[in-house]
Amino acid sequence: MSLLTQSIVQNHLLERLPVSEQNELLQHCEKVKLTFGEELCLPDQPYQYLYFPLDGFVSLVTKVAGHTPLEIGLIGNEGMLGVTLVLDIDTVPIQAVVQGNGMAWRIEAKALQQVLKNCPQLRRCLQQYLFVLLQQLALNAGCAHFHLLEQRLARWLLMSQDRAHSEQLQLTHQFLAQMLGVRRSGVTVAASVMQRQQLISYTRGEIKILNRAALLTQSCQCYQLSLNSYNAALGDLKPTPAEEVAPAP
Amino acid sequence: MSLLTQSIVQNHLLERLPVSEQNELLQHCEKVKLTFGEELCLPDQPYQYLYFPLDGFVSLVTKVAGHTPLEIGLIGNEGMLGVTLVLDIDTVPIQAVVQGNGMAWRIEAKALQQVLKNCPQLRRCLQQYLFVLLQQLALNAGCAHFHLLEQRLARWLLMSQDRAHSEQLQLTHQFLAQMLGVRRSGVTVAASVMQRQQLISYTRGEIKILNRAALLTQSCQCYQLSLNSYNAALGDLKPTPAEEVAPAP
DNA sequence: CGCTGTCTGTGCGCTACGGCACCTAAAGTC
DNA sequence: GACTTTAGGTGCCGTAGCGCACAGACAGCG
Repeated sequence: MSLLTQSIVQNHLLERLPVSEQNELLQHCEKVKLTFGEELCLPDQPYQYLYFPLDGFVSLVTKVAGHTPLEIGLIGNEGMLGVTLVLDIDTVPIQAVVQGNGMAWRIEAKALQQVLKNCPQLRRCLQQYLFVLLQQLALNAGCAHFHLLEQRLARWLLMSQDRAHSEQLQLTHQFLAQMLGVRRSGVTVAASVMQRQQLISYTRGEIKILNRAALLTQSCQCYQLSLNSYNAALGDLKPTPAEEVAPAP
Repeated sequence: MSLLTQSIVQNHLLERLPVSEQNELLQHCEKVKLTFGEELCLPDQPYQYLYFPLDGFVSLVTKVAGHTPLEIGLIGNEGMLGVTLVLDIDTVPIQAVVQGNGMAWRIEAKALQQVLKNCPQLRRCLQQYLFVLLQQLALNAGCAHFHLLEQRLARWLLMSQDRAHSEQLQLTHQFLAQMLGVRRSGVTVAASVMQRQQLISYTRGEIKILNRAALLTQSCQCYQLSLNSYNAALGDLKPTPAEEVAPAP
C-alpha cells in the first residue's frame, strides 16, 4: 500500500507512477505546510526543495522592474514545482510564490536527482509535465495580453478553486491584483460585479465561489484550453467531469 | 574540418558541440531557405523537421481566438526550433512562423532522436537552451503585459537585427503589429516617431536600423535581460561585445 | 474602549491603445 | 498608361485600465 493513501487529496503526477517508484520517491519526501506568500523558489538560485502540492498551490510569477509581479503559471496537485530539474539543471528559472495555504510533499533537489536515476516513469512524467507547462506559459501570455480583467479574474478563481479543492479561497483583492498584473481597485470593481451577480461572495480576504457554472461562462476560454492541454499530455484523470466547453459570445 | 565552416553565420548551439557530434548531426541535416511567413511547426501536431537557424529566424507565437497571433519568443542562430524534442515528446507545443528570410539547417525529427542517443553534449546543450527558452517566455509575458509599444518595438527591432545579422530587415508595419499584438496603425505611429528621431528608416516593408545605440536606450530592459539569461545558461559567445546596459530613466 | 492597520468601495482625470475609416503613394499587373 | 493591390499616414472617438486619493468598515490589540 502506498504512502500516498495517507492523504485525501493526492498529487496527480505521483498517482501516475507505479507504486514502487512512488515509494522510492516518498521515502525522501516530507509533508510540509505551504503558507500564503512564501517564496519557494528564487530565480537564478539553485533549487533547494521541490514540491508536489496536495491542497496547497503555488504561482509562477515574472517580475518586471517597476511593476507588481505577474502570474504566468499556477501549480497545484495536478503538477509540481521545480520540474525543470529533469533538464539536469539545478537553477530556478522562474520565481514561485505560495498562493493557497495547504500541504505539499517536499523533496530535496539532490534527493530527487538521485531518485530520477532509478525511476524512468517519474522522469517521463516530469518531462510530460514540463511540456504542459510550456504550453501553459504560452497560453497565459496571450491571455494576459488580450483578455479583459473580468474574464481573467473568473478564470483565475476557477483555477484556484480546482487546486484548493474548496470553494472557499483566502485571497485579498490586493493579492489578486498583483497576480493579474492590474490595480487593486480594478479587481475590487470586477469582483463587486461578480458579487452582485451572485457568482461569488467575499469579506476581508475570504472569497467564496457561489456559482461555478456561471463563472465558467464569464471566464475566457483559456480555462478550458488549459485543462485540455493538460489532459492531452497527461491523460484524463477527470478532476471535474462533464464540465463542457461554454464558448463565449 | 567541420561542415559548419561552409557557412559564414554559424549556429551557436552547434558551435558549442565537439566536432565529432557536429558531424554526426550535420550528416542528417540539409540546408534550407526559410521564407517569411512560412509556418514551420503547427501546434499539437508531431514535429516533422527541426531547425537550427543561421541567418534566418523564427517567431514562437501564441494564438488567442479572435486576436492576431502574439509573439512570445524569437529564435535565430543563437538557438533552435524544436528543442522540446529533448523531452522525448514529439508533439509541437508552440506554433512557429518564419519571421526573417534566411538559411537554416534542417533535420528530421526522427533523425534527431537517433542522433541524440550518441551525442550527450548535444542533449546537454538542448536542455540548457530549453531552460533559457522557459526564462524568455516568462520575460516576454511580462514585457508584453507592462511595457509600452514603443519600447517593445525598439526591443523587437534589436532582437531581429541580432538574428538577421543585418541592419536591413524585411518587415511591414502590419507584420510588426501582429507580432507585438497591437494595431497596425499603432506601429505606424511608433515607427514614424523613431524615423523622425533618425533611429530607423523604412519604405514599404524595408526597415533599416540607423542608430542602434539609441534604439537600445529606447527599448525596455528586457532586451538586455534576455541576453543575460542566455549568456548565463549557455556561456558568453559575445555576439555583440561591449554593449553595456543602459538603464532606462 | 479607542487606536491602528488592513481590506474594500468609489470617484476623477489621464493615457495607451482599440476600432474604424479614409487617404496617399509606391509597386505590381495587364 | 490605366488599374489594382499593398504599405503606410492620419484622424476620431471609444474604453480598459492606471495613478491617485479618500472614505468607510471590520479586525486585532493594548
